[in-house]
Parts: sequence; structure tokens; C-alpha cells
Amino acid sequence: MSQLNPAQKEAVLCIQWPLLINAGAGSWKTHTLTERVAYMIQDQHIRPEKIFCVTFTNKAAKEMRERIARKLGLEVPTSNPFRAHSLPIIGTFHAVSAFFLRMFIDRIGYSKDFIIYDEDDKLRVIKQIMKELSLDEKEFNPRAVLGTISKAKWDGLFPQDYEQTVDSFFWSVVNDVYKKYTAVMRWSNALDFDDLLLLMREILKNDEVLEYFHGRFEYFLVDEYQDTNILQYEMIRSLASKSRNLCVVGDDWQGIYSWRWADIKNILSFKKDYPEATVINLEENYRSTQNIINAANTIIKNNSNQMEKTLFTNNPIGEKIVLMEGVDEKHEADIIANKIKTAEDYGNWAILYRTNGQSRLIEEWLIKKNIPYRVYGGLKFYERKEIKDILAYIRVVFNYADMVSLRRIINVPSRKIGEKTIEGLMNLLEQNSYSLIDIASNPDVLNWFTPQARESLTRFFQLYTTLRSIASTRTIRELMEGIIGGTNYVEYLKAEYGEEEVQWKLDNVEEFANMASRYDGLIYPENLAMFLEDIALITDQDRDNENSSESVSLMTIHLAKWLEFKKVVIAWAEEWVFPHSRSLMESSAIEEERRLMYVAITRAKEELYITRANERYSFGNYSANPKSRFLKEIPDEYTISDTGSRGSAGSIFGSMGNGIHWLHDVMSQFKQETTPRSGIHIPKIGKKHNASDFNMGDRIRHPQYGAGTIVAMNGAIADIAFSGMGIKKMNIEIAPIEKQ
DNA sequence: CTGGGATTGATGGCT
DNA sequence: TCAATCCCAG
Repeated sequence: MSQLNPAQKEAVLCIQWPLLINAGAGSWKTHTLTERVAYMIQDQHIRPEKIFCVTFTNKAAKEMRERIARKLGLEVPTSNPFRAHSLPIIGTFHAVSAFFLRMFIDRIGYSKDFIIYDEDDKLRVIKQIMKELSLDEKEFNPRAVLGTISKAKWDGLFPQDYEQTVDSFFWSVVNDVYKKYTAVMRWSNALDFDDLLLLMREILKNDEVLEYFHGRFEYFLVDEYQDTNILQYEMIRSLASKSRNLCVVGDDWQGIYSWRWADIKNILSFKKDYPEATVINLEENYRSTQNIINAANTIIKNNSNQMEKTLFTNNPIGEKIVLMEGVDEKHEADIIANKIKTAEDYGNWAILYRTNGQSRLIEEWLIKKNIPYRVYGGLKFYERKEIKDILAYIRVVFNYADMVSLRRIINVPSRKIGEKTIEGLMNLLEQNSYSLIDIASNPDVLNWFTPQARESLTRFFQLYTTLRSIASTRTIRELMEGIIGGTNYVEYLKAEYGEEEVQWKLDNVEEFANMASRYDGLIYPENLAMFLEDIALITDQDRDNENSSESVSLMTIHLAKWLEFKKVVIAWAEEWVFPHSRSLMESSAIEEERRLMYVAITRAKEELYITRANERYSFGNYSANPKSRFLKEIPDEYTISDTGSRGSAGSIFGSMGNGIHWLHDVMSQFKQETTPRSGIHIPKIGKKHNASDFNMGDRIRHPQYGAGTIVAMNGAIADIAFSGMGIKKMNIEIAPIEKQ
């Protein structure tokens, strides 16, 4: 609190609601928001569970949760943070929606044990449907179809609504796919990310549900309000409609999510929606030097569509912005690495780029120079093939209707089940309304297939039956062990990949298994339900909180949005890359790219380097991209050129043969120290307790659910009541609980 | 019908 | 560069 300046203090202490905090870059808006929440709890004695706070990324949510927990002297929740009642609900729109959909989605005819499909799953469904509808993928790009459907959802349109808007052949095709897609998702008991918000809106239309929310929450806070879209906007509006205690924080200059249909009007019209609202401007930047702020200001002034605002700083003028050019992309990476190597203060540095793919080359040079680094974002852990394979097995076990996962793994590793056989199986399932379980317990129906196919399928269903029985009686870890053992997965990997890559993949699998042990003791199927949800929505954040103080941070600008660094490198400042080629046709898209550059520049506290290469080899050929137009928009007085030396020229074109090493290095930084290094050894879960040590009425503590009381016992199976979240069935002997 | 090898095509940001 | 698709042999 003491570190806050007057404007920030006002924003923290203001007891008027609604409240709009109009906060420029570097005005410490998230910090201010965090302080505000802590103040509400500590000084205004508002009960934490009355507070509902949404952020834009999991990372931001986690950071905020931790700061508040520390401030209040509470334990930082390790997972499933929405269940920690001593803290407010703090999460992304998606995560929060998923949590509440599990409570209420049955009101609109869905099942509560839905699973969540990611982009990859979604695309598989679309492709499958297009095949069934005999649509040519060349004519209709599945991604475009998917994008159009997604847009329809964001506009709040279900297929029947969407049909009304159709006015071209393409749209009518999309509509056909959309209808079928909805049916398949229903049938598979799956939701996609868009559904989370769309259906959240649907359940809020139910008076009884809305009443629950109005009773449960009284205070609502939204970070990055300029990046909300219509569904998110409506969700917040209806939640806050009773108490009208809404506080939003945002900056239209930093709106960089219009491609996700964020609508800047939401923040611009806040005063119209809530005429009684107080507005507080945070216009002083406490982060950057004057040179950096001046450069950022001159760039953003080139945009037309925005609020008038001043952003200033009382910080020193500081160093000029250093513009560096490489001969080619390797030279550029070399220059960056040299600069950082010379400075040695690795933890102060961040390298920001426009697209994830750009990290790779830079990583190679950092490795070459022995500079520790961490890549944020990129391919998600659970999107890696080996993880998704095992996950798909678990999903099919958990949800026998999950056809996408079934298709994914029915022939992985190969069981000689080909496309024809799969089609036959699907027909069997659909036309007879069989489920996988029906077939598994009644293999005679497979007689329809050719002997070879029948043999293969029979083996698969035997495995399936075994896995289901493991799942229902053992831990998730043991289920994974069963999957890996039952499919010879290790052998499969060894046949498909090189030695090092196999090792790396096995390490991933092992880490995956370790993660699962958190769910030990929860009873089937709730253990799997919780596990799968965490994987889909909030697991990644648990993995990347390790110390970054010693290493260079690499990330996209989008990810960096809520962060700051002493020294920032913006790489690849070239037309086609940044601004991105897909934005060049549209002035509004260019403006968004410009806001992105604004965000990138304002991440830097003291030193800013912007680099590019005169020519580069990418996507298989050489190209020479002109200098980014945004560079030309910075007046010379704020910049200085540094062509960089070809210091280690000999190595520039040297060996690239690092192979998988760099991946391994990156991964090892994610790992927990306790993770053993080789092979998959998933230890059997030993008994942690004897059931006889526990009695009815005992108070216990669970790492995930907090304090609870044993209210019923039947052998080792106990019903444990946790405050605020109901009764969980657990196996006392293996649950990670402790007596209190 | 399946599996392996060759060819082609695509390549944004995040939940 | 990598993944998906196509093509052909067994």
C-alpha cells in the first residue's frame, strides 16, 4: 500500500461502485486491482467468497491469486483455486465458466460431466463431419469453417439462430457443418472453449441460477476490460445487475484481441451502462524511461480510433532505443544473444516476438552462448502428442461417448485397425445405439467384421474393459500405467522416434503421471472429472511458476501484455512479420498491430532493443522484408543504431545440429526437482494411512480442498465434508490427507 | 485393407 | 520446417 501513488491509492480506496479505472500502460493497473481486492478483504471486511474477479489469462489470475494470498497471510492454493473459500474467485472467463457450468449445465439439458475439447479435437470433429458431408477440404478450408462457426458462437448464435443469417453458399455450407457439429458435440458430451461462454450465458438466463449468483457474489472485478467481447460483457452485466458493484480496469490503447472479437466499445460505453460510475484515470507511467514512453506515444498517435489520453512519466530520460540490424536471421539472433551475453544479467531480459514460431532460432543461439532462458506459451504441455494420446485413452475410459478421442487412439499404437474398420465400428455404434461398453461386454456383435478386424477390435475392447476396471478402483497414475503397459506405448515411441526424443517424451509422460497423483484418493469418476478439467483449463499455469530470475524470458507480445522487464528485445521488426502479413489489407487490423507494438515497447523499463534482419530464410526460401513501418514512426531523436558486430562470425553458419537438446533443456526447466530422470517408473501408490486411524468426526486437511470433517466411513471409503464445497468421497488409505 | 514412403501444402495471437 | 495427405506395394 505504501508503494502506491495518489492516483493508485484513490483507485484502491474508492468505495464507490461501479468504478472504471482507465489505466495507461505501466500505471500498475493489475497491481492496483490486486491491492484493491486485498483492501476490500482486509480493511472493509468484505468476505472473500463474495468477490468475483476475472482476468484474461491463467497466468494473470494465478499471479493475482498468489499476491492476494500472500498479502492476507494465506496459503497459496496449489490447484483448483476456485474451491479455496478463503480467497475470492479469481480466474479467466473460461475457467470460471467451466466451474459454474459443472454446477448448473443440467438446467439446459447438458450433462455435468462434460469434457472440454481443445482446438485440435475441434478440428478433428470438423474434418470428420466434412468428410461425412462429402465436402472437399480444398474447396472449404476446415479451419475457415471452424473459424466461422466459432464466430457464430461468439455472436451468441446457435445453429437455429445462425440459419437466419445465412446468405451465401459458403455460409450455408458452414451452417450444415455447424448443425452437425453441435449434434456431434452433444453426442460426445463435449464442450469447446466457445461453448463455455455461450452456455454460461444460457444458464444465466435461468432465473433460479441467476438468483444463486446474485446471492453468492456481490462484488465483481474485471481486468483488461477493453479485451472483453460480447459474451463476456453480457455475462458480467447480468452477474452485476443486482448489486451493481462492478469495477473494471482497462486501456483501449492496449486492445489486442479483436481477432477474438473483443469489442472496444465495451469499455468506451461503460459510463453509459453505469451512469453512476466513478472514473479514475491512471495516466502516470511508473515503469519506463521518458525515451521509451515518448516513442510509444508517437507510435500510438498514428491510430485514429481511440480515446484521448495522456501518458507521461517522471522517470529519467534514460537510454535511447537501440535499433539493430542483422545481415540475415542468424546474424540477428547472434546479435541478440551477444548483447545479452555481454550484459550477463539474464533475468532482466525478455525477448518478445510476434509469433510463437519465432522463438526457435533465437533459442538456438541462446543455447550456443550458454545463456539460460525460458520459453513461455507455445505448444501447451497437454497438446504434446504423447500426452494427448494418454489423455485420449483416459477420456475414452471416462466418457465412452468421446468419439474424437476414440478415433485418436483406437489404432495408436497400431493394432491394424484401419479407416474401414473404424467406419464399420462407428456404424455399429450409431445404428444400434450401442456404446463402447455394450460392445466390450458383448463381443459377439463384432462378428460382422472380417476375421482380422474382429481380432484387432476384440483385443482393443479387452484392453478397454481392463482400463475401465482399473479406473474405477485405482488411482489415475495406475490407470496411466495400465495404458502405457497395455499398449506397449514405450515400444511404440521407440519405433517412431529417435532415442533422445523418446527420452524426452517419456519424461513428459512421467511428469504427467506425477501431476495426476494430486487426485489420489478422490473416488472414481470424480477423480477423472477433476483431472480432465484441470488439464483442459488450468494445468499449464501450475507448471511455469519456477524461478525465472536467472534466465531470459522468451514469449509472444500477447503473453507479455501484463508483464514488464528491465530490458526488452523486440525481434523481427519487419513488414509481413510485424505487422503480420494477414493484417496488411485492413486498416483496423494494422491499428491493432500498432497497438501490439505499443504494448511491446511499453513492456520495457530501462532498455529497449528492436532488431530485424535484412534478409531471412523462412518457410523454405529467402526473402527480404522491409523495415517495419512502426520503426519509421519513431522519431530519430529517441533512437540510436547499432549494427552489431559479427563477433563470432565463424559460428554463425556453424553447426545447427543441436537436435533435440534444446527441447530437453527447455523442458528440464519446467520440471520439478524431484522428478526422476529416466524411464517411466511410476511407483505404485502405497498406503498412506490405515483406515483404522481415522474416525467419524475427525478433522482432516486435504492439499486441494482444505479443511474437512469425516462425516461417514465405510471401510477405507469415507465421506468428507469440506467447508463450502460439499461432501467428497475419498479412500482414506491413499488420499493425501492429514489429521488436524 | 493396411502400412510405409513420397509429396504437397500451410504457416497468428489465447482460452 | 513439419504435418497431413496421397500413392502404391504387399
